[in-house]
Amino acid sequence: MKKDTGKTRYILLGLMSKRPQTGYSIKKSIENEFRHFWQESFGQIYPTLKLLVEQGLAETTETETVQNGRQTITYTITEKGRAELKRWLSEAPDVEKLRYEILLKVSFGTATDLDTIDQHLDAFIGRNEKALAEMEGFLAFFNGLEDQGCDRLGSELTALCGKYLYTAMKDWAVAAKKKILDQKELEHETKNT
Amino acid sequence: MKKDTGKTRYILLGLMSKRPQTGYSIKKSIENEFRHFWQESFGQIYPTLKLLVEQGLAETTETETVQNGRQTITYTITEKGRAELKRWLSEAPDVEKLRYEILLKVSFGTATDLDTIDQHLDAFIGRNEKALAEMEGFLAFFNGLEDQGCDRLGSELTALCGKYLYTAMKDWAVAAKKKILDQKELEHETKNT
DNA sequence: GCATGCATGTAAGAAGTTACATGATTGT
DNA sequence: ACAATCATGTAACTTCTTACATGCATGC
Repeated sequence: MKKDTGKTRYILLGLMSKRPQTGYSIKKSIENEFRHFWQESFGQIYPTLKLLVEQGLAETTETETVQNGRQTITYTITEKGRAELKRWLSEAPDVEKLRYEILLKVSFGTATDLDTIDQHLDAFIGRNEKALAEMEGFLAFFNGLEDQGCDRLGSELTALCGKYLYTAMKDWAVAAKKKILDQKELEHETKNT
Repeated sequence: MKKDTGKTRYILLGLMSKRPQTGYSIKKSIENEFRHFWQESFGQIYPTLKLLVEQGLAETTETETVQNGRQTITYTITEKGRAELKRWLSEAPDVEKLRYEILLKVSFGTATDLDTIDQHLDAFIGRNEKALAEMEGFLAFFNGLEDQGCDRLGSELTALCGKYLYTAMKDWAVAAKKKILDQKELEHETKNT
């Protein structure tokens, strides 16, 4: 890492803006809340935290406590860090670059391997149903909360996005399977006439 | 590029399986058909084509014609290449790793910058509507075709996926805007009482 | 005794983007 | 004249993942 024009810094700043964090707690937060829409590895997190301190966007809390056998380093966002976070928030987000490998397989496989594609679609439906159930779990949890705080809203909207997305992907795969079945029947007819 | 365990090779093989290609035509094909779900740069394409030849998965057609001022190099898939493509097709596709920057902004901005987030959502709706219109254009085009060939099916399913996806994202953003409006009213009430 | 979770970190390498260089042709 | 399209390619760089090293505590 050298110039760091990437986005890692902003998810770190964003999480730190809610409460002071350790590298480890940041990783866990991302896995819990953002897993479906964002991911970062330790190999990105720890060096970026150091960078943020160098740039005065975060500080290490002086009390580096030893909790369970291992030291923990707690990072706190600075005012400069909050300003940088706010600046980034006001910028238009990048257009997301999607990479759906299954669509490549569908595109290249429908001419030759209809059965294989059909199986991939089944697995895809399963995956998306599972993710959807998870999102609905989150939403039910948020609806159960009485607290109407702002912090709830962000997490709720994220889960809602997942609900819409995974529903759509599941529905697409079901529709795709139907089209593939039609195609198979067509091929069968052509053979028999 | 050294070990090449990535996916670039497969989209190249897939496109070559339909017809011989030049690096340039591959780039254009990806931009035309897969832009929304896959992307490759020249910096990936040209070195990977060389690699495919080295590995015997593709061949350069002997007739390297000079067409318009510049030489063109046409690559043709070999039998070994087709076998490798088929092997990859039968493997389960990777789980897609999405990165929706807008969701980070929503998550970190709902506590402090509701208006900004609302504007980002408007832009997001616009983008998704545009993409949706494009997908519907493709679908209308495919429906207009009388030819029921297999090759059509792949492209049609890709466009259909786009239709489902972009509809969902647009609908989510509309729903999100509503929730944000509720939140604003709530904050307003709290102030006035 | 062994796996898992907590916790930090680095090094190597893979994967991907961007900018540049070259240069003819065609359209505005 | 200038931009765009066709066409190939490389180098520098960024970004990201994976594997590894360390080591205590806890539960099975």
